[in-house]
Amino acid sequence: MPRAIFPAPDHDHERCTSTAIAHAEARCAARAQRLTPLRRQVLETLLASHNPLGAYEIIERMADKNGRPAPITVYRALDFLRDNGLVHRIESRNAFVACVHNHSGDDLVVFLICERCGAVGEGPGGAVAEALKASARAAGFSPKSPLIEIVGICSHCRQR
Amino acid sequence: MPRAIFPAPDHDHERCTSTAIAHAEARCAARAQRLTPLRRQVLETLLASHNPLGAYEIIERMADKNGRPAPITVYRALDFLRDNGLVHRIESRNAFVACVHNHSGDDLVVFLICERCGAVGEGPGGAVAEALKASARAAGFSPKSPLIEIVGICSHCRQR
DNA sequence: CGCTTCTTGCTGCAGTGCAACATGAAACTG
DNA sequence: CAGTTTCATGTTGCACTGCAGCAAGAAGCG
Repeated sequence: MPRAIFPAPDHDHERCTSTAIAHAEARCAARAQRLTPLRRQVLETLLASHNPLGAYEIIERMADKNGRPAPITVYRALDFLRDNGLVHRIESRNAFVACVHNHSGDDLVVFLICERCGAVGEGPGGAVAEALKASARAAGFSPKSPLIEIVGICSHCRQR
Repeated sequence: MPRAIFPAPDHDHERCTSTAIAHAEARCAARAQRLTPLRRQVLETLLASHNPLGAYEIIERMADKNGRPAPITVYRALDFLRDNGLVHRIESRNAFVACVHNHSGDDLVVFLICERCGAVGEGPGGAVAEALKASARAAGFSPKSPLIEIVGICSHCRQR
């Protein structure tokens, strides 16, 4: 069965997190990039939420007895994670979310943002991508990375 | 001939501006909304640029001997203009651009953003919109307003 | 070991966006 | 037309976002 776009509220989060971390390790290793403790911690924070978090929200959640990381530190980690396709930025919210798919670099991703619970699902955009790129080229435009965000109500919230 | 998606650098800007203002007046009148001098001034500032402007950039350009408007003032005018479909917000840039089309409320608009000159073209998204909404619904998601921004190189920049 | 490169920490700042409250202007109403 | 309501603008203040520029440490390499 395909992965549900919106994880059920009662899904096995333990497992879903460790899978994502393992994938991150693998990808970094493959690219000779270093998934340092700090970067891993940022990623784990995002994974623990499944919802997009603002940078300062991440800082908040990372705070512990050793104090809290400086904003720039978190932004740098986020840059790294984004460069390696492990984290997405939700532009319309100035927030970040851990990527739970395995898309390579420039794949088109459609974000479905639930305005009720704030959850973000990543839908595949294959078909749409082609239509989009075609119509962009028709306008004499050479497209690079399309960005699609859709606000609405997710299936779980709808059921209530 | 259909309106070019990217206005040519040498287009009749005088005329294109006055058309847009006239349209704004008509729309506000039709909706019993007030296009006050301040709101009109913000709209004119955006029209004068044809490129997206940040809020503080707008303030800068509106500054005159009477001083400059406070940020909140401009944001409120922008909210008004957006509510009435006269201005769009480019999420990926935290910037605003005057709308040069006549779409009604919830139409899907595709923004083509030139990374070289910063110009933003509004392409129609009809076909894409349907595909998008269909695939969102397939995920059990009830979509509202899709947002699409594509970065690339516009036709005028490409020719150089 | 010494060099280079990458990562992290620190200070500081510019831009973004709005809440809360006060004032002023316009429209409505009896 | 005075009184009320509604909307627009002004003012203060603040929280969040994002990064530049420099300094110090850690990791990899010949």
